[in-house]
Order: sequence, then C-alpha cells, then structure tokens
Amino acid sequence: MTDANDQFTQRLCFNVYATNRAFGRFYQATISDTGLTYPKFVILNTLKDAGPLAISDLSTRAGVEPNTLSPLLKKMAGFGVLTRERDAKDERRVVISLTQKGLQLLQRADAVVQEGFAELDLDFKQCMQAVRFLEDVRARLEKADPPKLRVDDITG
Amino acid sequence: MTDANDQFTQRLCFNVYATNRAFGRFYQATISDTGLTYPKFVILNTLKDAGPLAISDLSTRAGVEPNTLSPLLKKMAGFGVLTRERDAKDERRVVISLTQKGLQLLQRADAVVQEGFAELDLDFKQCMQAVRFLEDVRARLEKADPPKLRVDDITG
DNA sequence: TACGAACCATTCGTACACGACATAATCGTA
DNA sequence: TACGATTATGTCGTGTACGAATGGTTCGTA
Repeated sequence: MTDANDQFTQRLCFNVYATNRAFGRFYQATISDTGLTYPKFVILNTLKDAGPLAISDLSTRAGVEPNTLSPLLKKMAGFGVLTRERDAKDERRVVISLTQKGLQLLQRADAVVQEGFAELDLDFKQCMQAVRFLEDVRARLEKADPPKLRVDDITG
Repeated sequence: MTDANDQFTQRLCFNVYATNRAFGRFYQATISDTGLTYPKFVILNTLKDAGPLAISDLSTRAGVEPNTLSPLLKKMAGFGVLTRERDAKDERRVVISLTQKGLQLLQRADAVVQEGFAELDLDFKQCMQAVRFLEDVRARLEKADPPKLRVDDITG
C-alpha cells in the first residue's frame, strides 16, 4: 500500500473512533434508564448467543480485556442479570451464565434498540460490507506487530 | 429497512466498538512512549489541519464532548504541546493553538503510525468505502431521535 | 438599556478500558 | 513427582468519555 493509501487507514481509524462514540450516545439515550450501558449490553448478548462462558472466553469474544470484564461482571452479578461460579473441573476459571432476569432485560432492550436502528434506515448492502471489512481489519490489527516510537524528551 | 437488516446494524455497532479498541491498542503500543494517546493524537491532528480552534469547534470536529476535552487540553497545555487563550473578541471562548513542540511530536508520531498502518496492507478501495459509509452513519446517528426504554424495576 | 435566553467552558460523579502487577491453579517435563 | 512455565482471574493506577449542573459572557428583544 502506498503512502496516500495509509492516509485512508488514518481516516478509517478516526471514523471508527468517532462512530463508536456516536453509537455509544445512541445506546445511552435508549437504554440508560434500565441501568444498561452498551458494554453491558454486549456482555449479555454474547452470553445469550454462546451460552455460559469463562471470563477469558467472554473476553475474547467481546474484544475486551479480562481485567476490564472482571469488576463489571461482579457488579452485574450483584444486580442479578448473570451469575459467577468457579468451574469445578478447573478452579482457575469463573463461569458466567445469563439469568432469566438478564435475558428478559436484554430482550426488552434489544427490541427498542432495533426500533431505533430501523429509523436510521441504513443501506443493507453497505452495512454488510462494512461489517465484513471491519472484521478483517480487526483480525489484521490483532496479529500485527506495531512499530514503536521512543521519544525521551517529551512526556504528556 | 427490515428486521433482518437491523441485525446488521447491531453487528456494525459491535464491530465499530471492537475495532475501535483494537486500533486504540495499536496506537498505544506505537506511541505511548511519547506520552501520546490516540485521543491526544486526534486533537493535535485536528489542530494541525484546521489551525487554532475554540474548544467547542474542536469538540465538533473531533466528535468528543467539550467536557471531555476541557481537562485534557489543560493537561496537554501543561506539557507545552498546545496553548490555551481566552478570545479577546468573545470572552466566553478559549482558543487552542498547536505549538512548535506539539507539531514536531505529532509529525514524528504520525510517521511511525503510517509505517505501522502500511504493514496492515488494507485494501484501498474497501477502506475508502468504509470511511464514507461510517461518515454517513455518524451523520444519521447525530440527527436521529433515539427511542427510550423505561424499566422501573431493574437497575444495573 | 435591561433582562431573559442562548452559548461557552468547566466541575463533578460515574462508567468503561487498558497495562502492569499479584496470586492461585494447572500443566509439562525432567 | 516436584518445580518452573503457563493460564485465569483479580487489583491498582491512569486515562478517556459522558450527562447533569454551574457560572460567566453575549445576544435579542422589549
């Protein structure tokens, strides 16, 4: 890829960044009254699709580090939307399961979110292409070995 | 758009979310030694492209709320990469300008980031399409009036 | 020209998100 | 079978990010 094209990667990065927060505000406005946030919504959704998962597996699927999940899951368990249990076969693992309450909450939230998304009226084909492209980008980012800039005289 | 298509909007949202953090980790690995982070990088880049800006304008361009920017800019000014000055014409406004030090830091960081992005070897055309699509999505999200779910008996 | 509306920056409280580190459990191999 | 390497979770410190509320500044209009 030429230099000119790398500019587009930067623009892609910026648009991903800005769009992520736009989506976040959209979810906030839609579901914050239920106590849900987008990250919590993602966790519940992942559990619904995959069934009970250890924290590390949940981490991989959601693309979030385990140390981010750990306190979040503890809090959510406190609200009864999921449970945390040590795996008897491997005492290192903590298995997370969706509760009935969690499932109901998720379904209600999901319905309203779908309703809001429908009004955006996005083009189906473009949407699908973007999803596939972003999945590819993510895979490349994860296996990449990024270069490292060292600057001793500047802090910030 | 049909219900089936809204599922794709959800998948888009998730991929934007996950890709954003993958990019964030990439930047972290690349430029954290300089004290920069991706949000700070964006601020410097925006100032380089647009010249001095009031905080509210910077907020609009970067897609970040002013209350997020405010403390961040104060800290960055402390490191000498930008300056904060009250606008004499309108005492409400605080004008942010890039310093020479900030510009140099940005240029060095930018070069290394480009280098890393080149190795991702993304497809130029797909990248451009994704950028345009995400810009459109963002515009729609910002003018949308999201539905609101109220649930009294659940907190989280 | 005065005064309420609108605008701009800021502070505050809360919620992710990460890297570095700590600790406990399991695995591999000598 | 012991013991170093690996794996899984959790804690800590730091850094965004947002909505709500605050306190000046400017604008519009009576």
